[in-house]
Amino acid sequence: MHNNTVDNLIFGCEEDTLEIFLVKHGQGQSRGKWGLPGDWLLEGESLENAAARTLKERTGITDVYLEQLHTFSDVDRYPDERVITTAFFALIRPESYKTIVGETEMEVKWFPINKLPKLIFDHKEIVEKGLEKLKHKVRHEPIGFSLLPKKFTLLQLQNLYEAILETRVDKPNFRRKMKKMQLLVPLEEKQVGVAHRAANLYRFDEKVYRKLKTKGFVFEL
Amino acid sequence: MHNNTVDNLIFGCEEDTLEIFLVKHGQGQSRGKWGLPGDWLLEGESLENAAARTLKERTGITDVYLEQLHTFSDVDRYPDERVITTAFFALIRPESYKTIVGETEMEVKWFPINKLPKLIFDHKEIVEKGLEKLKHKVRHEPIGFSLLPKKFTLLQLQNLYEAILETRVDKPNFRRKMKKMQLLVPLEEKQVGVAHRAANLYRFDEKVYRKLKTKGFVFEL
DNA sequence: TCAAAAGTGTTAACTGTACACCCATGC
DNA sequence: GCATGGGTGTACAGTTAACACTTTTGA
Repeated sequence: MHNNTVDNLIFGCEEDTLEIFLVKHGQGQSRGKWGLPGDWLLEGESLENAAARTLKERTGITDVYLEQLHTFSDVDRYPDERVITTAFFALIRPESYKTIVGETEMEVKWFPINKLPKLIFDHKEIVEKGLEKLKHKVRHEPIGFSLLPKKFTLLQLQNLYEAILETRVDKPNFRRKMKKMQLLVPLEEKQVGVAHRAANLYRFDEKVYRKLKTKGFVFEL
Repeated sequence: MHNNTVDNLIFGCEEDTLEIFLVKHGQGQSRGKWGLPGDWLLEGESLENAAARTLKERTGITDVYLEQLHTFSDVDRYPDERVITTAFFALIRPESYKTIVGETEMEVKWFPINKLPKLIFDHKEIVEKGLEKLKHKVRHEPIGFSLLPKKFTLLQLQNLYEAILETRVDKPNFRRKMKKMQLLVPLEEKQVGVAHRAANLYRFDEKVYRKLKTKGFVFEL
């Protein structure tokens, strides 16, 4: 018999920076230290349920891309007793940032991915595993869109990819590639309040993607 | 507090056919039914340890590609009590087939992937998830080699890919692509006893792959 | 007018794909 | 000789990568 928990690795994107959501523990021996938001697995729920419940309790967010990442089970990963944790990763839009209602007894904060504080237990390892998966997945599936606002410009999209993959890409070629996939719907709407030519806004077309996928289409880069 | 188990999804390849290794349960309410070889997680071991231990106990095999697949936690996936299982997947070579020492009270057998018997619990779901992962992984990482004998011909390799991906590929183009990656070492050795021109044998060069990977090389198809 | 980013066009190099073909071997 | 698979060559189409260029806008 063992103790099982879930931990959520929540990615967000603000100002072309990839960020993750952390909570500062308010009690126990990890008091005052930052870690991933997590909770115990309850009797009547699956790990997936528990992850979604935890996300909702801690942030108020309900409708997101949430996927199982890995189960961490080293015998001594947790002090004193043995705890097995299943990590999930979630991608959320900037619009959701403001919906977050802080916990009563926990401080919560977004951290840029390259400015993380020291984390409790093996949470650093979890973050690294998640980052690796994100980098891989973002190239082979159109999940990057889940980190952007519903309406976005091609440059925002490009910046996001550059932030996640830590590379630079050629603007004209990137635009062409994206447009050719037919997954972006150009909106009758432009950026406002920018000190340069306003860019067209686009949205991701989930339906078209699902349709293409059944025909064997695979998203790449 | 919950019960945790591991289940191993063991892939093999015999005569151009992808197969998985199953055991027939000898006791309990699942007696007489086929399922994945698994066991309880013990106190002093990680899930990875448990999976390797189970593999060794059931087949005698120790040195294989073994990776965590997914953790299955539906509340009613197991009859009577709640059991959470973490599935692993393993790829083994034909040479290892003969090392398998049957259990005293369990019948064991390899099944071609498209001729599986009815499986206990949610093991069918586990197999499907594993197959999906195998199909994906085999295209993006050179793990297919782990299913072949140490020395293999290019046609064997091609047949393997065709079996896993359920497609046909052009022979000349496949050969060229593989050779260009520099991951195959041609051996001073040929097939024997075949009723046609003997093919050259190759082995996979793990070292070169690791070296190339650090330089940003990514295996594709 | 300038800076900043939007957006278009044009090349050359490289890859993927299809298919024609010759080679070696056992029966 | 013929069936079977080993193995090479080639040529076109399509894609990628690099970069020069014009356009629009607010300050």
